[in-house]
Amino acid sequence: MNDSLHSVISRKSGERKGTQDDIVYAHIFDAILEQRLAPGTKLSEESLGEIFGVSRTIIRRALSRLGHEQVVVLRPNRGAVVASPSIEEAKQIFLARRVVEKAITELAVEHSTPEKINELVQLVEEEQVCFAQGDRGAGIRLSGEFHLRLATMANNPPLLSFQRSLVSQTSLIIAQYESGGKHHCSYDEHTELLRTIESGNKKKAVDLMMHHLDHIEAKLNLDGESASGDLHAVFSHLVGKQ
Amino acid sequence: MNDSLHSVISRKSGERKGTQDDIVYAHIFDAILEQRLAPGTKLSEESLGEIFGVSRTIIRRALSRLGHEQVVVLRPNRGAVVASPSIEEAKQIFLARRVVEKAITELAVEHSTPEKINELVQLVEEEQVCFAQGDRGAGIRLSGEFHLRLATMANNPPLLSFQRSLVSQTSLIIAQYESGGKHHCSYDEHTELLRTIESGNKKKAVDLMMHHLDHIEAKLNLDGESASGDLHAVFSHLVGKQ
DNA sequence: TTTTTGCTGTCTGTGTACAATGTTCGACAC
DNA sequence: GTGTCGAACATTGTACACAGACAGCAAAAA
Repeated sequence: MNDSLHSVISRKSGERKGTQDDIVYAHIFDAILEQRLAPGTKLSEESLGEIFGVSRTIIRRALSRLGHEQVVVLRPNRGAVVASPSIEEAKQIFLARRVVEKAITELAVEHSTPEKINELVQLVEEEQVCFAQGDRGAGIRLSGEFHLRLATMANNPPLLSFQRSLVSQTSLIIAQYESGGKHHCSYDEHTELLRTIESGNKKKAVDLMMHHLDHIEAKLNLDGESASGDLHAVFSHLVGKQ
Repeated sequence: MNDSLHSVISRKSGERKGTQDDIVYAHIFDAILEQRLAPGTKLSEESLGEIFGVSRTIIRRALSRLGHEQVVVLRPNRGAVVASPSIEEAKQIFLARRVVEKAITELAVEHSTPEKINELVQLVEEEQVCFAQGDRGAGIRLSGEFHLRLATMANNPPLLSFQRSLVSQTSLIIAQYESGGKHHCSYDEHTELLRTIESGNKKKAVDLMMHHLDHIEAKLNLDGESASGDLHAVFSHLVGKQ
């Protein structure tokens, strides 16, 4: 259906793309996912225009797209900032993801082919390499990419498009709330999930996916028990940097 | 979260709204849902600008939003047209809706309060009045509104936002493929669903919702057996009117 | 008659100027 | 020292102008 959307997230942004606003969109998107842009950061149209060498018109369109995916928040007359989901919102996003991932997993089992599985296996290997090399940002992006490719395999464009928005927001949440230094999305679980999908065991695949999401969520500090923390951490979601 | 989005669809568009592009967006949106704009209709920026008395900038933003919700298709350098989902896409949309509506129904049961139920009962009554008076367009819109308000009751903004897109597209599909002269979304089923949600019987509520969707889909001609129909109907998804 | 090529008109893509709105900071009163 | 008001500044909202792309038509050649 919407062809441009498919490729935007799939590969590292720097490369050539269709139109200018695609490039800008992809760059900002990646920057957010790789946590080079912290939640709350102000995204001024003029600054971005200078950085990318384009007019505000292009920036505006890119921000509009990001806004629709809830990755940035557009405040009328007050500009755009990188979204910083609250704990409540984070939980709702995880709930929505469980709903969607369950359906996607079942559909993926139905539409699974050896070629598609192979592509995904390679993707997981790339992810593993990134984490091994300490490139956490790229790892997080590829990890999200894995879930998107699964959605592609499910062969349902509406669900894919929703999943794209959810994955972006999840990355944002991880950036904001991840506690331990561990990687957030274990590739071992990705591999095991692929094997199960390949075997055609729908129920087990769904179970694995649900546990996978449990593990991701478990690594986050979503309990709101930050009362004893330092002020800086407590109010990090309020302060707009840059 | 995004407050403006909530109210955009909720009430008849003609009234005052926040910003200008909200007004334009709502007008076009309603026109599509009420089938005053047929699938395939070209939406020229300049024409719309004259009609609404605003510049192309505003129109462009409205079309961009509609495009993101897949209600109109934006073709680079070739303008926007009202989307005309294929049979395949229609089935995928219904599949996605089953997934989402199931979750929404369960959450709605959990968060149900007498006040909210009452609001919805009134909405169904309005819907009934519209169909009784022969205002099919408004009826379809209110019927979609019912499902959106249910999503609101579910208290999960991400799911709500996705549901909004799905409901819009469903309306488009109904406009394109509905066969019989019967109203497409029986308010009786809406009422029964509300009663069951009120009673707290989650499983039965989900069953009702699934059957409700079955009934809607059953009224459509999604079998691809339109060979005997007239040419106009067969090729309606190809021809760009106006 | 059919196909191809070039022209022309219409529409969208982009940049920029101006208007409107929000924010910040200083002065002044309490 | 604190709070409030106001003006200058900065940023976004909107309109418009120009440039570029596509589509349709016409004319010429096969």
